[in-house]
Amino acid sequence: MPNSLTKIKKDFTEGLSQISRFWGFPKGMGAIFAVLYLSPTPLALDDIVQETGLTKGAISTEIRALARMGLVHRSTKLGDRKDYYEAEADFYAAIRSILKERQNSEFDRAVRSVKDTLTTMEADWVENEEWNFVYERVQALQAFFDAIDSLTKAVVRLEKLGISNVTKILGVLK
Amino acid sequence: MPNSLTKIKKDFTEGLSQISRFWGFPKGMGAIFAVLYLSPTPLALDDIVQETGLTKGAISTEIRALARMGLVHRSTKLGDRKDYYEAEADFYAAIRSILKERQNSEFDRAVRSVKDTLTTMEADWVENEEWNFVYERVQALQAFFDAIDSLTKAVVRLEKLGISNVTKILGVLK
DNA sequence: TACTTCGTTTAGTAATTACTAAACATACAT
DNA sequence: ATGTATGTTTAGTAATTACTAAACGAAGTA
Repeated sequence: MPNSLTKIKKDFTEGLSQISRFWGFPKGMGAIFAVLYLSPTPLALDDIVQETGLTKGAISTEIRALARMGLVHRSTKLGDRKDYYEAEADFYAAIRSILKERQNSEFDRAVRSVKDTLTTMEADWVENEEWNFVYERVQALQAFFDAIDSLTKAVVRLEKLGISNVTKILGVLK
Repeated sequence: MPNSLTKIKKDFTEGLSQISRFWGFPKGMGAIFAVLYLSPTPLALDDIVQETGLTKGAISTEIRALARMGLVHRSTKLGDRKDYYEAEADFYAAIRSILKERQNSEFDRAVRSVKDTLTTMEADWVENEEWNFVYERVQALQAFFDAIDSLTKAVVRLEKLGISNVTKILGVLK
């Protein structure tokens, strides 16, 4: 007896849910994405309710987050008031999109606060051993963040971060 | 009046706490790391209790997680039963260490489940349009994960992932 | 041996986060 | 206008996670 498609979809969806949770997103988000990703046609909100067992409300808010990250796209059909959603199937595009999104996030705010610490210290400089030590450490962290930042910006700027670029990077690292 | 070091440390610690939370770790974890990172000398558990306001218990468990990730190192002094901790100051080393750790994690288990889906489908093959579609999509995701996996493995293998390597990568991406 | 000094574990609580159910808003159709 | 089919917001609940307090254990010391 062959495994039914529904079973396969369910397993896959569960897997993506766990991955989602692992990265700190709600597991429902992974599930929603999975359902869309495996659907040949765009789905309406109520279809997703059906497939995931979540409520409209939950899906409404979480799918907006997904859209903001560029992981799903919303579309409409003429003469049909429903919104339809489909998954972004190009994961490299998705990565770039997520990174772009992150640039205006809480994370960035926190990173900026490190920079602020630094300038504060420079303004009211005190010459002693501990001060120096702390300053150097904060500075090192700042430099690290800057490097990461350049990297993400470079990735975002690429029109196409595909497998070929990954291969290129692998070449450099070797 | 110059900003006191204690104030600066507190701000910095708060910043790292937020960053920690952003990445899905407890904020206490960021705080612990921050305190260690700004300390010129290794600190004992009770010192960290002092500086963070957390309890021994919390710190005990969270610092073990940090150690597992290679973000802090535990050491002892002869004739002193206390454990001392210090922060890993080389963030590139820390990244490699974290990636290494992740390879045996929940994440990997979930990723493997995608692979399993694939082999299940191959075993009980059904020839129809939807089946084909689903198979292709799952396969694409798998390929993506493989690429990511190669990348992280390459990074882990480097003895030294320093700023120079980051620069090299930036060059390739340009 | 009993007494200290440390780290760990555990059981319970506080805080946070994900989700539901239902009210609400909007826009179209009659 | 009134009704109907949609998506959104909101107020409350369930589930999860981070943490505390206190018991415990281990290992040294008197």
